[in-house]
Amino acid sequence: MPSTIKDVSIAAGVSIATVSHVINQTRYVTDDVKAKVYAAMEKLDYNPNSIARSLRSQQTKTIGVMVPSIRSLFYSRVTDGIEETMRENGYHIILANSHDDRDREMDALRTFKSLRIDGLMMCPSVGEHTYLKNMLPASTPVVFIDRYPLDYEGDHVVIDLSGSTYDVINLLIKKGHQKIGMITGYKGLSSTKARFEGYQAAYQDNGLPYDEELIQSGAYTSDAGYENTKKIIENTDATALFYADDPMVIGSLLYLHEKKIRIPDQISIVSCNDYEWTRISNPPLTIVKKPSYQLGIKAAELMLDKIEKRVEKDKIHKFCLSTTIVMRSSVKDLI
Amino acid sequence: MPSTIKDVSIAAGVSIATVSHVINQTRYVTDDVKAKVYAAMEKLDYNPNSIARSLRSQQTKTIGVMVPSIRSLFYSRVTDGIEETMRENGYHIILANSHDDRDREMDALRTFKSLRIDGLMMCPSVGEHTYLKNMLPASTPVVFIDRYPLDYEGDHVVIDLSGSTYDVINLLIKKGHQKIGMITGYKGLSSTKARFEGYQAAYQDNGLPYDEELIQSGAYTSDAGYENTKKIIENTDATALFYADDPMVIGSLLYLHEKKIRIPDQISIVSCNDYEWTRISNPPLTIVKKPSYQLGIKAAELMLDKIEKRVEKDKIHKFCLSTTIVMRSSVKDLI
DNA sequence: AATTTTAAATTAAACGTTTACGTAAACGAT
DNA sequence: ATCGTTTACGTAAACGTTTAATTTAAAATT
Repeated sequence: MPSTIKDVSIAAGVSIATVSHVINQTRYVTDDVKAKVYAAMEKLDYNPNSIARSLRSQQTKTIGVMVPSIRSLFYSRVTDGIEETMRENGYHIILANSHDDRDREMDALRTFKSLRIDGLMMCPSVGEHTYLKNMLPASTPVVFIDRYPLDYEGDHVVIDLSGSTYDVINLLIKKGHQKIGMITGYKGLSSTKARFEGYQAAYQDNGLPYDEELIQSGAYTSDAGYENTKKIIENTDATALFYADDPMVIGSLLYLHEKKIRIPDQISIVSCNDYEWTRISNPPLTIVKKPSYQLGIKAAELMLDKIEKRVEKDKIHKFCLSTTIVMRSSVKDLI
Repeated sequence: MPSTIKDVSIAAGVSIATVSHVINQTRYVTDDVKAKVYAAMEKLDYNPNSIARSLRSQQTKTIGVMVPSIRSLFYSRVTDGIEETMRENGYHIILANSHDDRDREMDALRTFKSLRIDGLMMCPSVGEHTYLKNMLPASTPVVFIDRYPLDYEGDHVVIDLSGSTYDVINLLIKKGHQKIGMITGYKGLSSTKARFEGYQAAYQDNGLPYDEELIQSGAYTSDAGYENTKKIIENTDATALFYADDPMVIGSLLYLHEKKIRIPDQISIVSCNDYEWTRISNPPLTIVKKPSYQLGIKAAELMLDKIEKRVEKDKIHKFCLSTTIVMRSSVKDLI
């Protein structure tokens, strides 16, 4: 059995309160008493019981982190950034995967509630999220990451997908592409919506019409990438493709390779994220680099600010991180 | 403020004990009392405080999971398997990254200890791990994942790296390769050791000598992959390369592309894991598929068995999951 | 010398559960 | 009628902390 604060107090010949104050530096204690306490702690290999501490102090130093899937390259980096920042600040994280499923999501939320998390960082799935209002105590800060609910105003830090999509589409148009396919994620997500907006704005600003069939939404899987590429290729005369996430690219490339469609000769490709493999794929991919790790850090910092009340309570805090385009050989200049 | 069991007991007009027993189904309660309790719980939106529960029951339903880095494709899948299995069984996981650094590792362990985790699942870094004996209560089960400490007998579930390396090297030898480079991870890891053994056994069984310089150890990064490939190419006349992990492959391919060394014409390549991108890389890679997700599940199951004492206490439980080779176009037949 | 102020440590009451123990009522058997 | 037994529930003591309220001792003031 691990030793308790009581054991330490007896060994040091002082009261429990004094030991607690020494540990937490929460009131003045003379140096020799301090020394005795430290010696006793050392001797007994004392390690504070954070469960008891949490029960009493009503804070758990725990942050609930919910992402669609931890095995995603993007979200694992976001999580890495969160974990790192939280750890440095004395918090730890409880991980849950929603798998973009509302039931799973609510399930995890119930667990989080039961665990009395000090803060929730979540990437919401499709659908209503007003239930969050009643789910957690009003005092529990919430930060949405990468996506935010469309029916619920809340603090969030996301990637500037509207802007980056605009930039990519605009770039492709300037290079002479007129029919640009986009394979994006689920409809009903803030991220997908932003991509639509960027896409449309770019077409509009260039005075070009676009075909509805050029945009395909669906799961973040290589299968969906394969199928959606097939649809676009079969139904349109797209000369370029832009993707929301990397599994889609992989499926898409599998289709294109299968059909012996040459990149970038017959079709140009732009992907998302800067995962290393895009440098050695066939061909190396032009990408828009999303600051995933930085998103995690920024969101964690916002969360810490909210917990420590360093931030206005009645304001909605929104952060939108910008991307950079990395040119490689998967895009052809048509002019 | 969330409502407590006391609120429920008052609302239902019964004692706290009865409410607790209803919740936990730990003793017979008449149906109408049960109904009153459920009604009160519903009305008050009662959600048990797991902190209080943990303090009293001395179990936290929490598993500490430590991996080198959650952003690794391999470990994120392992973690996914663990999370899934644990969640299904009412446990949740606390995540920590060791970054293959002993200080970070011990730091995380201290946090875990403080959190009174019910079990530890860790992938140990290089170096002594006897300190684990004193770190956690003797009753806390430990399962090592993917690697195990070389100085400490403990339950573990790992991948059969010795066997898979043997198979790959043997296969390459049968295809006429005599000088096979291997780029592996840190020396002093059980995994690296296993790979050495498999490599040597394959050479020995085929009656071939091998060059020390063919095997390069180092970090699991693309930089290390680049550098180690350079070393092997410059110092040996290797006709094939085998890698421990995918970041290394990427660095290696960058080097080979840079030097315009054609794959598989001039050099054959075999990588690890079945990450989707290996299907669309240039060229598509022959790989040995490691069951990462399954490793997570198996390890979690072992942990649950240990927690529930469904497993012999004084026996060391070792599981070694086997791999499969997926042939693609990065290997050339020299015969 | 008596009183007030200050400093340093102690006491004890929470925090929200679980659970060993206790009890009251109902029932059968003698 | 009395006495165990059983059934169904209640009481209260933990679990290991934090912290408000209090005490004690020493120092400063009158």
